[in-house]
Amino acid sequence: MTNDPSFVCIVDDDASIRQALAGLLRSVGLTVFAYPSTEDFLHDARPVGAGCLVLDVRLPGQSGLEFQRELEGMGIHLPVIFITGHGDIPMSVTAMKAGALEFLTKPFRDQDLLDAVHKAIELDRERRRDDAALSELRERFRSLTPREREIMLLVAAGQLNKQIAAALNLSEITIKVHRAQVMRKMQAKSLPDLVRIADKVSSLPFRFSGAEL
Amino acid sequence: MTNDPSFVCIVDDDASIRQALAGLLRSVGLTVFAYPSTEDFLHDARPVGAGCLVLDVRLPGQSGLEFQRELEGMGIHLPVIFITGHGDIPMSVTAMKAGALEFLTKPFRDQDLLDAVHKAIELDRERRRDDAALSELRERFRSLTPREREIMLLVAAGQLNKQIAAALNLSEITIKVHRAQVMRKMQAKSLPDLVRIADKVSSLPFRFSGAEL
DNA sequence: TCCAGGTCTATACCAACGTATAATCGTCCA
DNA sequence: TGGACGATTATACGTTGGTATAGACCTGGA
Repeated sequence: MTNDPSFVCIVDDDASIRQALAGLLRSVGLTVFAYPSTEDFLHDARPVGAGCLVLDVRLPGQSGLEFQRELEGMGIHLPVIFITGHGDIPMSVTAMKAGALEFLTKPFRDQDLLDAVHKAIELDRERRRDDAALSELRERFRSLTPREREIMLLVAAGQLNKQIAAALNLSEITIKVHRAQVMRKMQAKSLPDLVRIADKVSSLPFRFSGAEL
Repeated sequence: MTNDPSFVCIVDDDASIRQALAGLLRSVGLTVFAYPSTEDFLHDARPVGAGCLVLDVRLPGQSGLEFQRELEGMGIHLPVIFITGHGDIPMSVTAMKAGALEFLTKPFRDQDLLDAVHKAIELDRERRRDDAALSELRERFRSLTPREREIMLLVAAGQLNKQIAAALNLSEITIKVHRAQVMRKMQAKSLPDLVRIADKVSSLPFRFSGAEL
């Protein structure tokens, strides 16, 4: 079931902690990549599969909290688990609000980290699945011509062919032709199917895919 | 726009803190109810409108964290803002994971609490709006006969009338009659409309509404 | 026992949809 | 300039959906 590759990235400036964490995680069969800084993490090739990021809050230069926000801004949605030796409550609250999965204070029990890591990987796996499905749909939507996209959205909005024809000042048969092409290209097997696809591809992120191109 | 009533409930066993918080919140025009214990809060009549709960983490008897979970279990989804004088990081992380909106440590700036309260009330307002809309749809769905519900779901699944007829061992005209009744009762103006309604009313909570009755 | 409500069906007609075939027109590119 | 592609439209036919009208059957409650 879950035999696709998974990994854990560690970013901590303390080499002994990196080694300890990496050892612990490898001991349960996880693939681990450890970095002394966020730059090193970013410069490394992105690992394949589902994974998570174990991040020290306090890092030289950019803090772990800032880096968390930066990753989101870059569209990298890897689940983040914070660890810290000198944290405080506002820090943990900020991290959790920003979507961190866990915020552990040293010393923590090994099992707590392992639990968090496994949960994070499972979560990332699901997110990646959903992302892949959505990307596939967006790709199909992108393959539509502007006219086809326009008509698809009106169809999904519940407009009749004749209403669409009137709105766009076209004949009804033209709508039918485009509509058939939309069903084919989007691989929709029924109108309800198309409606659900339309609602997914035109959900807020990448709204421009409906307007541009 | 946002002129429907809103309120803040405070639960804190320290009377002086209750008074101070209530005074602060009332000074900005908010309606405040203050209670020394969770029991008092629960026994009070539920205020109308959108609101939030300002909760001390450390309470005699049941802790604020436990109470937060209890409220969720009771289906009361009031946004919770924790305040504490003696909190720690694991406590704040637990609270945030359980959906708390904010976790403030005393002493905090008045403005921080006010910001959190306003945000919480706005959030509750939206949630209540969504809940009300969904309840309305569920009410309509509940008004369907078992047969109508069954057919509605098959229609929304993309089945043709003739396919539904075959599956239920009925004639096609029977499906048409029920289907028309479904559109009328659900107040759906088009098939896409019905599809979206079906997806909402049969989303996981209250799944039984499709099977029972 | 009568009635209401739910269920099922039929006939008939019209509207809407889907598809096949084919043609025209314009743009952009090799 | 020839061709690919997008857009448009037409005719024609068949399928599917929507609605009106009307009747039959059953069950549970007044």
